Order: sequence, then structure tokens, then C-alpha cells
Amino acid sequence: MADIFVILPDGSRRTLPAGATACDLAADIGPGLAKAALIADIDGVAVDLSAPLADGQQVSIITADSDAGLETLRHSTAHVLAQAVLDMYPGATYAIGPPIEHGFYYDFDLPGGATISDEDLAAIEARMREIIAADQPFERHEASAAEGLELFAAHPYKREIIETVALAADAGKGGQSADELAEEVVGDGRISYYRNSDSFIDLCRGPHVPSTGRLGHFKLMSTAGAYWRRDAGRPSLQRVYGTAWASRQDLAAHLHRLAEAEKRDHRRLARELDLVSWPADLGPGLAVWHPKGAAVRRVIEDYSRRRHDEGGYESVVTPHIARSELWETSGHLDFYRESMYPAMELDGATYYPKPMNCPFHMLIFKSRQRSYRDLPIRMFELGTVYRYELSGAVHGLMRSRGFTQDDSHIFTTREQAPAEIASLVAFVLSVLRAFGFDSFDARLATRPVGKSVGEDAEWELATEALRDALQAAGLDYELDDGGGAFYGPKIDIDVQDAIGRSWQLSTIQVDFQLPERFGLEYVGADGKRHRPVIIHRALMGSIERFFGVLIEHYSGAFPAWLAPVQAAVLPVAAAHGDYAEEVATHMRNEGFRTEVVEAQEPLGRRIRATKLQKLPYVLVVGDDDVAHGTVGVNARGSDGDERGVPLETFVSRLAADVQAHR
RNA sequence: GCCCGAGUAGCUCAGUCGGCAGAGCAGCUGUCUUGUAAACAGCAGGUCGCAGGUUCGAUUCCUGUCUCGGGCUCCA
Repeated sequence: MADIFVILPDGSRRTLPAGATACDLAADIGPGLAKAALIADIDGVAVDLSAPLADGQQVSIITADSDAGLETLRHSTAHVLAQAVLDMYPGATYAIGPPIEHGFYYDFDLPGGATISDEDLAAIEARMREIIAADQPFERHEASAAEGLELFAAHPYKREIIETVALAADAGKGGQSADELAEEVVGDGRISYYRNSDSFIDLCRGPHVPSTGRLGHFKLMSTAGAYWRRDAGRPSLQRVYGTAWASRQDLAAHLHRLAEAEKRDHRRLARELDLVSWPADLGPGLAVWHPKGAAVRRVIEDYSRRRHDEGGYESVVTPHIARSELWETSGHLDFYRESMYPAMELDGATYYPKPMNCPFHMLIFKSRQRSYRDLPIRMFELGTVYRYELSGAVHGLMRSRGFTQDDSHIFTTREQAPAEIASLVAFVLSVLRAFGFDSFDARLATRPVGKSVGEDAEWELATEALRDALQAAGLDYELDDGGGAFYGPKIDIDVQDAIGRSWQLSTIQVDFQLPERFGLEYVGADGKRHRPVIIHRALMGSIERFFGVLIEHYSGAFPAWLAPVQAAVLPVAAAHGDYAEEVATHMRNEGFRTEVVEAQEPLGRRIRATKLQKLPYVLVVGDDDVAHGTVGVNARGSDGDERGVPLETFVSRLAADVQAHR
């Protein structure tokens, strides 16, 4: 039999006997690769290792080091989950089970509407480990749709998938439904399925790892409800989420990250550090700010105002409610109504709480005639808005029903807009960096198909301006095709926090629509009237979310410039109380946030209690300090303490920290 | 809004197979405070989320409802 050759990723050729599989190729390259191999990529198509090779193909062997390999590992683990659940719950049926970020899920319909509790997960996981220990092969088979319907006769969701595939094939098109079903089917009207054992098969496009023994670094995480095909009108299924990784170390690292994230949860820290609370009597998504939370907020807002002053913005203030006519003009009643709080009837008029500040700023622009010489006009407001978020979407400070935007609207000429956007991106990044964020993800969202207004040329121009600004700022960005607002394209900027999570904060949106709706005009150099362009911009997004992200970013240990209490003063004994007050008063006069913890309890206990509040500095004062005008400095994160530091020396040090945003 | 799960003291949680509700920490009072992460003693604290129902009796069982958590969706 003639040999064949295949081309490896490095361009080299390798000769194999005819009939060789990808698995043989891996073994031929080396035993290490053979052991690590999960699937193969043949001419750009991911396939099982058992796939036969043909002459001249480009082949690469895929391991768990790559995204594709890890995805396969997760997908295969999902199949093991399905086998375990079907095994343990007679009469249960299964829907779909794709890989997702960090792991996988699988949706089930259990007999009699049974549910899976967290306790059940341990038992399911144990069964999964048995299946993995049995090292069952993933055997690929293909069949016609008719055969598939017979194979999965007892499983209505699988049958529905097969029927949809058959329909799509009949219609002779791939289309949207085929995309959705990509995980389960081949796509040409035939189906593929994988057999693990005599009793377990699963409809699947594949590929899969060679056998269940290749899996094992996984953990079932949680259960949730989910609709079949994401449709609230369809049956509700039990979803089981799991995480899966290439190695024990990766799994442990992931679980560690989750534990860290939980420790940093701003809802927990907000309570422990007495920053913010959500009294049930207020209703979901509405927070009250306690003195310590409000102290941090004030620093955030003061800094924001200062930067805006320096950046050529003018502060404005607008009311919280407005008559329905305003919202009709702005289009919010047409486009945003379901997110607005309901109307209030008053003196024969209808008022709505504001979900956005924009229309008010339009009215300020319109209050007098504007010249091109006035532009750009940059209005800034810490504007509190109310949005009727779905109750299930509300999440601490990250997603509230009442929140304050650091909102601005910039009115420019068309010619000025590109430069204005470019400087805006730089401004946004500069402010975010000042709060300790240095890693950003940006998205450029373009014109939504169908539901948008304006001329193509305008959209093109604005999108290019946004793109140029991103490039000028040196920001990598993803394209969110069709993700723009109905009135214009936008840039969203996410920050990455200390443990690598992404949070959406800033948004910069170009708007052609509101100037039209409000009939905004300025007089140009030519003496004629022109429409300005509006740039909407929220920098921190909302002060609430920004604060929540800061809490999680710093794990509650705010840098000195933000900390609600910058230094606590602890007298060693009651006799040093007066000196402690003197020290505190002096520091307050210097502009620092200071509190005294009186000597009503032993020093060690007070130090512990104060340390748990994560303050930047704990100052201890005793006999020596009273005698010499010094303090004992215990800095957060340092080992031990420094004795006999002159008060002025400490004040300078704290001032330097604040200055440097440490 | 929908699906799944959970609501017991300020917090973390135990408990009641339907019969006077518990711990630790926090709090308060007293004694004690003497140099860097938990002094000692005592006290107080709960309509067992809320409203109905079943029952001699409900925190416990049933129904509804509210809130929270995890998802879906959406977003600052």
C-alpha cells in the first residue's frame, strides 16, 4: 500500500502508511504528544483523533493547551455529566450541553418535574468519576435523520434537534437554525452521535476526546433553571453547570480565583466595612450610603469634578422628573419605555422619573442661540437616574434601579467631532488610571441592522472617528458588529480588576438623532444654521457601579487617598486619650480622615478590630509619644510597626500617599 | 420578568419527625486598660421574611407573597 504524506503546522511533511489516523500521526511525532493529544485539526476542521488522514492534508494535533482542545475537553465532560444524570434519574431526558467559558453545562428534563439540588451534585459528580475511571471510548457514528429519530425515540429534545436539522437540509439552507444547532449536528441533513457505552449515546457534532479517561479535572458548580431554546414559552429545564480544566493545577487555580472573588464580593465587603446597605423597605436595587461609603463617594466625586473642570467641562444640574412631552420628544417613550419607572399624574400632566440625563442637557443647549464659536460645549452632571431593571437582573451596586451617572454631553460641529472623540478617549483612560486601573478592553459597536436612524454616510463618518480615537489611544478593541445604539455608534470600555475580571464602565456614543428630535442648531461661520453632533459619554458609568468595582478591585483595602478613614489613632491607655485627640485634631486640620479608638478595651483587641477595617494606617500613641510628640505607625501590609515617628513626618508621608494616589 | 435555590438574633449558622427557639462573633454594662491582630464576668437581643390556610396547637405542613442568591435576558 502506498504511503501518504501530511503537512504539519510548521510546514514540514511527514510520511505515514495509508489508512493512518490522526492518532497514529500523534504517536509517530512523539509519545508525549500522543499522550496529550485530544483532537486533530485537518484542513481547518476539528475532528476526532480516530479520523483517517488523506494525502496532502494539513494536520495539527490539538492538546488541552489550546482553546480548541480545552473546549473539547469541556464538551466531553458535559457528555459524561449527561450519562451520569440519565443513569441516576430513570426517565430523565437531556437537551443540550455545550462548553462555555471555564467549563460546561447540560440541560435536563427530569421525570415528574424533579429538580437537582446542590447536595445531589456530589452524588452526580461521584458517578461521573466512575464513568471517567471506566475509560469509556467516545465512538463516533453517523446516521440519517430517520435513523436518528429512532435512536433517540425516547428523547424529545434530541428528536426536535434532528427534525430541525432535517427541515433545514430539506430547505437546502444553513441559516440561523443551523448555527444554533452547530454543537449537535453535522449540518448536511445527516446526524452524528457518539457512543460511550451500550446504554449511552448522545447526539453530537463532535469532536470529542478519545475516551473518558482523558477527563477528570472538573467540578460541578451549580444548578439553575433555563428554558429550552431560551424561549420562555418552552419547557423549563434543569441546568447543571460545571468547570473543567486541563490539569489539577488549573482546576485548583480556578477554584482559588472563585474563592478570592467571593472574598472580594462588594456586597459582603460593603456590609463588613459599613459602606452601603440595601434596606428591604427601599425595594430591590436601591442602596443607602453609610458615612464611610459616602466618604469614599465624596472623594470619587470631588476628583471627578476637578478633572472635568480642568478638562473644559461646565457643570449643570437638572431635576429628577420631567413631563411626558420631554420623553416623547427624546424618543424614550418609544424606545426605552419598559426600562422607565411608571408615570405620575400631577396637575393634569404626566411626569416620569428620568432614566437618562440627555434630554435635559438638550434643553440647556437650546435655551439660547449658539454660535460655532461656542462649540464644543461640554456639559457635565452627576445625574441620578432611575431605571426599572428586571428584578432578577439587580445585583448589588453593579446593577441598581437608582444610580448616579457621571454623564456628559458634548455638542460639537461635525468637523470638530473626530478630534473631540480622540481627546475624550484619552481623558477617560487618564481618569480610570488615576483610580488604579491599567488594563482595558474596548468594543466598537457599529450600526444595528434594521433598527437605526440616520444616513449611512453619517454612520460611516462617526464609526471611523471612533475607530481612529481607539487607535490613537493605542487601545485594542473588538468589533461589536451591529451593537450600536439606534441613534449612533459607540465605544464601550471595560476595565480589568485586580483579579482579571472585566467590568463595563465607560461608554462613548455618537448621536445624530437627538439634535434632530430637539431641533438643535448653531450658527456657523457662514451665517447659516447647522445641526450640532452630540457625543454622549459616561466615564465611570455610574458612581454606584464604579464604587462596587473599586471595592472588589481593592478587596476593600482602599488606597489612602480613597480610604474612608485614612488613619485611626489608638491611645495605649486612657491616660493617653487627650494626646490621641490632639493628634487626630491636628490630622483633621491637615485635611485627613481620622478617628480615635478610645482605650476602653485592651490595645491588642483594638488593633485587631481596626486592622479588620483595612485602614491604611493605625497609629498607636503611648507615654513616649506624649513626651516627644511622636506616633507609632502601623501601616497596612507591613510587618510590624515603626515607633517614635514625629507626627509631622507621618503627616507628610500620608500627604505623599494621597498625592500619589497610593 | 422567567427558571432553580434560600430566608431562624446585627453577622455566620445550628435546631424544632407540629408542643416555651440555640451557639459563636458583634452589641450593651461592669471590672480591667500601659506599646502592636481576640482581657474577664454579666446582660440584652428573635411575630423563625410577610399574609392566609390546615390543626387543640404552625417557625416546622399547604397556598400566596416579598426579599436575597445563582442563571436566562438586558445593561451604566
